[in-house]
Amino acid sequence: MSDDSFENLSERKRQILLNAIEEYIQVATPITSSNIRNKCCTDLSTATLRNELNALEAMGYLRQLHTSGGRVPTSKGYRFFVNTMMADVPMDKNVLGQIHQVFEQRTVYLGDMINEIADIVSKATSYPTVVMLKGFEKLTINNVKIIPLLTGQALILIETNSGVINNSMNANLDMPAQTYIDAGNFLTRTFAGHTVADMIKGMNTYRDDMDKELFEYKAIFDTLIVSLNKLIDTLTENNILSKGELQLLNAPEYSDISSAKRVIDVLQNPEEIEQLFDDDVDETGEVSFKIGAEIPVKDLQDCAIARADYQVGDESVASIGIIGPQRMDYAKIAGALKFVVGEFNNLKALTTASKGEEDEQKSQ
Amino acid sequence: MSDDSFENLSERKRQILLNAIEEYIQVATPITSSNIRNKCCTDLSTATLRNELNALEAMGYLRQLHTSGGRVPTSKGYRFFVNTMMADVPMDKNVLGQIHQVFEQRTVYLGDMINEIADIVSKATSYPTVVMLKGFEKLTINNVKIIPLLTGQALILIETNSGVINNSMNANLDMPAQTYIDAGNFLTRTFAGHTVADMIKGMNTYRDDMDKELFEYKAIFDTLIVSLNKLIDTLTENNILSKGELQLLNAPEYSDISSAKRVIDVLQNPEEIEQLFDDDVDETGEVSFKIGAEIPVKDLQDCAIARADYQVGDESVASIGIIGPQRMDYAKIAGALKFVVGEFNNLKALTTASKGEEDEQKSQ
DNA sequence: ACTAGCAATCATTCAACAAGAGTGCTAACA
DNA sequence: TGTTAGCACTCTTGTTGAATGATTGCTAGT
Repeated sequence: MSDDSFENLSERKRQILLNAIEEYIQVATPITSSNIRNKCCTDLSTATLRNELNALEAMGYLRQLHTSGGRVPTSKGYRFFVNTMMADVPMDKNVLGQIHQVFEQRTVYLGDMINEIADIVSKATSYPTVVMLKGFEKLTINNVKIIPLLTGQALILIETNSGVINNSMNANLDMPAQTYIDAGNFLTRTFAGHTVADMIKGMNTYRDDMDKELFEYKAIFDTLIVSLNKLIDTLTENNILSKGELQLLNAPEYSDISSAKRVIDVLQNPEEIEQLFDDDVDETGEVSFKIGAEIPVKDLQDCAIARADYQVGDESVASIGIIGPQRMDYAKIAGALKFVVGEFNNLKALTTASKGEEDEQKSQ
Repeated sequence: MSDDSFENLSERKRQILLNAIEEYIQVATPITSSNIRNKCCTDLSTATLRNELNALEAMGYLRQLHTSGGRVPTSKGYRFFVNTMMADVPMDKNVLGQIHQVFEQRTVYLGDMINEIADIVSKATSYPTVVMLKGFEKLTINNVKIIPLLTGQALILIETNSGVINNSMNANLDMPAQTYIDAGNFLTRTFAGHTVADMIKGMNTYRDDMDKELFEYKAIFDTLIVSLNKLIDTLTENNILSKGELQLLNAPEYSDISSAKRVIDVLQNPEEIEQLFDDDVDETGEVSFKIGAEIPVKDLQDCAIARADYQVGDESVASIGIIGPQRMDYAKIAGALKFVVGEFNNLKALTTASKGEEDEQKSQ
């Protein structure tokens, strides 16, 4: 889909095409020559417009569902529309406010926050939203806490640059609580500034040749290592969630249940969602679209997908995708996505700023 | 819907009715006289069965959608079926295993666990499941922890008999971490054995006449009280979530999108779901059904709802509801619900058993 | 009390038909 | 050469009517 295939459009054709697609995105019914006349080209007759539409159809930007119905954009048409419109993306103040609020009163846990964001984004855009988290194990550790509970479990809290990772482990009730806390402090002392993956790898090697300081924690470390190894599995494997599938039912293109279900079923299947995020992304906050056949999942070939990534360093940590009909409001969606990723960035700035005060806490 | 309106059924009518409904629940198409002949009454002619069906229709157990179609159970019919079948509820081993697993590898947080359970129950029953949590503020406190994070927030963990309540508050980074921990210990010392509501009420009154011991925590307590007051709001207000709405699309009675949407929209609306749990329930683990007009929400009058509550003392803490067509598999659903509530009970026994060892932790 | 048989009922399916909307094409015009 | 008016053509949508088929209600006979 090289851009130069768009070159040969006269300014008038360009305007007609953009207006046609814009109109179709709003009304969802095939665009006729008189639609366009009403919308933008009152100085031209419908016959002229028909000629132009005919030409645009020949070029592959539009297509007719049946001889005497109006015309509908093709994937190529949408692609042209998106490429042209990307320059300016007007943002909906209302949506932005909602998203901002999530980040303001943010939940401390990374997992919870992502969940809420998927929810908001889905509501804001009125389309299903999928979020894939990965590379959690590559986040930088600021602090580790192990908190024993009365029930024979203990919480592991790993504070990172981007939020808190939480997990639970089995705890031995016979062991004094202070030992767990000391173990957490030890981990902080040893691994702060390193990645979660480093810590877990380090634990495994340390385990074999523990020096005196470590020795007293040995019993804890044994269970801790088991738990951390389990944790790294859940952190390393891509963590996928999808929200707002029901929104699809509002779109007229999915008004029959079987076509809606085909898409929704894909969204329930993490393996298939993963494919959507297979290829690399340029940079944090850049919104990209996949339209129609560009989507590498068969059952979504009549959809469009908007995607933005939040990156730490060069690695994507979170990928957000919005799935809808090709007739989706690209501008609105791009606006929402850009803003969300921007808020992620602010958040990171905020957490790293407060990193300076790493007081070694005697007892956590 | 008094039970004695069922008395006047001959044994044969009873059998025919039960078989008819059972069949309908399976195949979802109107039951004809020959269906029944094939299923259970090979020794009777279809004409005889027609007479019986006619009688059952006159009594209000069945109804015809059109003169020459088969018959379909009425709400009264389902009600009879449910009352009769409640005696023995066969349970699906597979489902029970899944649910049991959730409780085994349980997440420590009450909210998360409920979420997972709703998910499992919905998948197990293949119908949407709603869960309402209430009376969290009435749970008994075992332990309180306040854990400052590096980001200027602090976690409040309240260990109760039924699980851990977690919440976050703003923390003052200038204050030593130990102060927060001591504050938690103070709360534990003072309020263990009391309810969460007692604690929060107590905090508010203590605040005014703090003695010396308290004085050093005053600054923390000021923000803590604000956070706890916010927390009590979220704990007191009914906490409602719904999962698996999409499952409804698999049921033939919701094969057209508008009827499915009518139900799904109700499920998105906490106020309306709340009405479903308005009336009182006999006792923990008892499954009750609302069928058709018995449901106090207009848009659900052609549904059936199964409900079970988990109670602490005399108060419902969690209400679980399953919403589906009247033609739902009542036995299977009752089995799943009973089992879930049973697991809740086991869990409680487990947490209270380990309560004995309330070691005052010097530093958390 | 049960059953066989028959007429009546009504949903469903399909084809034929009319109406309406939009296009393509042609011929005329600037 | 670009634009326009007019008309025939195409195809969807909605309606009607008849044929089909399944199931019942009823009656009469066992």
